[in-house]
Amino acid sequence: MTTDPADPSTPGTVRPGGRTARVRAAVLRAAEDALVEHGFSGLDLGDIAQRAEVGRTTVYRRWGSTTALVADLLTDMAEQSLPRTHSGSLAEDLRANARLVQRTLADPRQGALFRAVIVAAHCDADTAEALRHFYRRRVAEWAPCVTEAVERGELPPDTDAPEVVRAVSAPLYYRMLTTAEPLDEAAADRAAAAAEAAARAGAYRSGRA
Amino acid sequence: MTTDPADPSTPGTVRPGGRTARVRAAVLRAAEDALVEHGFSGLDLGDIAQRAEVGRTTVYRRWGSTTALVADLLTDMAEQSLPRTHSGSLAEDLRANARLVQRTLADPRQGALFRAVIVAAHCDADTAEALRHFYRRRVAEWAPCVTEAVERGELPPDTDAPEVVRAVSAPLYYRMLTTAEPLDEAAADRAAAAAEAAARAGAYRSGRA
DNA sequence: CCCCTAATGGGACTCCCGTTCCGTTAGGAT
DNA sequence: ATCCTAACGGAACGGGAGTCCCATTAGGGG
Repeated sequence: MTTDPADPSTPGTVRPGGRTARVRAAVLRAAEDALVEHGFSGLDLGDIAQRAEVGRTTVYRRWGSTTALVADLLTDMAEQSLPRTHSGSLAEDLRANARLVQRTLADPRQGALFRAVIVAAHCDADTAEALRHFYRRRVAEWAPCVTEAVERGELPPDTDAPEVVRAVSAPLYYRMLTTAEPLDEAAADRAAAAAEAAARAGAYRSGRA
Repeated sequence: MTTDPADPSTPGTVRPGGRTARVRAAVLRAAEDALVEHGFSGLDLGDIAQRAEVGRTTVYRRWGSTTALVADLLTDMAEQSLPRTHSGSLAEDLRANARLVQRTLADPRQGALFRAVIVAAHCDADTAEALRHFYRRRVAEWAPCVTEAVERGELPPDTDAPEVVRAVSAPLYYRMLTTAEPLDEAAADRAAAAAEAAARAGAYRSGRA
């Protein structure tokens, strides 16, 4: 126990400089590629080190486990936020959101990445929290289109905006899990329409029950 | 315990007699316990063999991989079907379904088992198909309460009954994945109410789009 | 009741993941 | 420009998961 490499208790001695940042970026990109190709269960830290042209020891020391690496990747992904649409119509905005989710999940690369990340989140508590943080960001980005609809009088005043946004994604994720049918635009449009109809009927009023 | 003497689900059972069936039942029960305790990623076939009081070699030979074992477990689970309610009211039936799903996912044992099984399905194509078969069974059990509502004139004639049933479960599974909030009865009731409202509005008409 | 063989079980072997040790490199502060 | 040390990288080590071999057990047909 001579030198503790990853000790957070010594704040002044952190060195987040050029090389460290470069290594992190290379490893995260390599991890993304590996997740897409082999899924989370087939993740091999040695393979990732080779792809990133970095020593195996470095990967094991800095992240320690596959779940911790994915958690870090999720933190990185959460910071890249996509701007939402502003069509001025609730139906249009929800449909745009649904199609964005559908296109993401149906895309070979993005879809595989999300499935792998979901698996990782199911395997570790910290990774699960990182995934929840990612979704909080995404939901917060789209929630305003619901609150604006409330202000226009299209929806009940006490509508739970984040819940409506989640209601758009939910059937798409569930469909991916339970059926082999492809996630097409029709499915996306139906998800958006169902969420809108339920919201108009007051199913998402935050008065709870 | 179900000692099925003529079980077609086990591959290569030329001799499906007493011992073989006994071993299968013991291993599946042990696998269930192990999945609940350690999750899919922590699954160890050697540990399962010990729990089942069976040789390691037997488990490796008959199932070969953790995903194949989970697929067999899912086949077994699909055969135990729970009867649905018959309240005569669409709202009541959907709410009963939502609460059944909610109670299952919120239960420490059942919930952990489902999460583990979902992970396994994400890791292997055959296991995914076994999981889809399981959900087809569950959905088919509850779909009649929607078709009966259609016949009573409560819903549009071309309503896609299985889609309505899936719409009840979807938000509960999505909530489990993306938030840390507990799955309570309020969430179940809201899921049922939203699905019903969307169905009444014609969002699940099979006319497609 | 007896025999044949499918199925099981123990133990040794192999391979690879993760760890540890220690020398080398490169930030960044002075 | 120089030094200090955090961070990196190669190499050897240990342990455990999965495989192989062969002796043993027990269905179930005759």
